[in-house]
Amino acid sequence: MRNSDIAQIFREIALYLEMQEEPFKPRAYEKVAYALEALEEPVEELYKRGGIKELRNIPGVGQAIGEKIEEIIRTGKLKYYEDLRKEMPVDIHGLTAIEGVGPKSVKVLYEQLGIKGVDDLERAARSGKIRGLPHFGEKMEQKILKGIEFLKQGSGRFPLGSVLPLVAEIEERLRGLPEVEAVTVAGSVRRRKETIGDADLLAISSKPERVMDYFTSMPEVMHVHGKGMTKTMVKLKNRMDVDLRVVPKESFGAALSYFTGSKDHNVALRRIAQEKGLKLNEYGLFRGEKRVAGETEEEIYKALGLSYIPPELRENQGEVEAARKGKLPEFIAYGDLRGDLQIQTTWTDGANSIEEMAGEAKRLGLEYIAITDHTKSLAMTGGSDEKKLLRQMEAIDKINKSLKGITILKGAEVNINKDGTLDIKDEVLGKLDVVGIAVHSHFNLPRKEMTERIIKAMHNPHADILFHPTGRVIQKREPYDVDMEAVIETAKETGTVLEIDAYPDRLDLKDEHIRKAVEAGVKLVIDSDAHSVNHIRFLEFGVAQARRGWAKKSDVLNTRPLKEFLRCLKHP
DNA sequence: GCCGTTTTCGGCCCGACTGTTTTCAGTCG
Repeated sequence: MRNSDIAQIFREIALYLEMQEEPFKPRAYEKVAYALEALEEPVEELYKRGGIKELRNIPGVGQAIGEKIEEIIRTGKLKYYEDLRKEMPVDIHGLTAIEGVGPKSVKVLYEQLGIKGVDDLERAARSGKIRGLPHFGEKMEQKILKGIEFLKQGSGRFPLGSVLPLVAEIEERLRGLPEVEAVTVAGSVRRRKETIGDADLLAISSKPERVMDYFTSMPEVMHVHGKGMTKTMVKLKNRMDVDLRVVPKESFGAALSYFTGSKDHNVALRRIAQEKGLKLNEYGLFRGEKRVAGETEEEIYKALGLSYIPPELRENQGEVEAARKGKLPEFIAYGDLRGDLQIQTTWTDGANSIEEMAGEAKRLGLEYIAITDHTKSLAMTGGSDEKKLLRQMEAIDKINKSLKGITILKGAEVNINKDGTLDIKDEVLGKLDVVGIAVHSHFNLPRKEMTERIIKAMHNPHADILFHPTGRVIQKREPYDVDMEAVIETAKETGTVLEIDAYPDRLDLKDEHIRKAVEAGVKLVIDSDAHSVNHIRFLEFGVAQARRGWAKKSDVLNTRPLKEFLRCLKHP
């Protein structure tokens, strides 16, 4: 059983317990579900290694839940869960996924109407049976039908890259209103999470009703979930929910902190406030009735005895403890990059020429780029063989002579064959400035074989950078099954650089792998993987990802001047 | 059900909005 399956069981238990009005257990189960999903290693392996004792190292797992995990691993079932289900055989996960429907509603719906699943509910709502129930009315009935409809259209999460431009545009328009004194984006967009559930905007205004009126009447808005003086929630035509809050100026920092989250980070901050006899909410940090901080985030962190924590880190992954000890390092900053080491051109599947890509990179302030077109076994892109690569090298030499202000490096995105060899001969690889290697085929090899394949390729003395190391495409393709701990170890051992591919669909390495690589002392680069001139600006998503992975400027090689960068590669 | 730099027992984050109500429960973030 996979970690996510076990997590799902605990999540449903939490819902059942909430239904029974158990006060604290639901959160305990939810917390464990979340922890299991975040776990890199199969929980089954942990258990095999050290039994319940090992399981208890997972945050939130104590004796009782440890035993439940054991039972699931050993028998594939959990009696406690089955009993809950017997008592109330409903699709609690599906039903509570409908907006406005929570565990308490599920209970009433089941007991009064025998509703077990979403289909039952839809039928009952359509035939007007819901409105007679206690605490339900006609509006609730409509809301449920609407919620089911939204669910069927499958809104879900959105890649950051597809959300950020739209949110920035709305932010800009709000800023242009005369009634708006200040506006900023908060939430997971501000934290630069790789996918976004909904967007949060924050504004200061003395005429909130005017601002809210404008917000709900924007052309992108398809539905208004709720509208008040301080909080308004809408759904856009692209199905994304956007919330706007209007807050008083003296509370802006507190509100920004609160609505930036993450939820877990906020909980950790409030605990610290509590310890100090303070209360933290979205209006400020209070001692009794007296506000001791609130206008800026900086003063709140300071009053809590913490150094400032950048939004990208606020996931309660140790940043609060580090800030308390003053041990947060200086992270890589937006604008620190001087080069881009993965760029495709019209020589293979890119849309623009070498000159055009170089021109755009220069305009964006880069000092060097590597041209890394695909190689021959990726036939559909017209990948280069040795001969074509040599021709391209000559072409680049020529362009470099005529081009001022930026240097073009000769590179390639070399395929890793199924057996871990590369599809370009070593003698030609030796002539390139930068060799990127990547998996583009046989994605479904067993873990052991895939890991050995990649490790073997990394041992090639010409292989400088491992491109998009896990191969995932967000919401489209799972990462291939590879032991990243072993890859990171091999990177350290062989001096192979790991890439953070900044293309918004990839963001590969992901944050937790970046953090592990940094801790292991492995060097990184951030590349756009640009296939057209418009893609080079994706580098900023890579920097965001690097910050989320706690990377410092010194960990990322393409923050360095060209000569120094080249010296850090395997074959300088 | 978990957890411990005041604690192995007694805490566990806090507030807005809606709908259905006459003072609040449920849901959400």
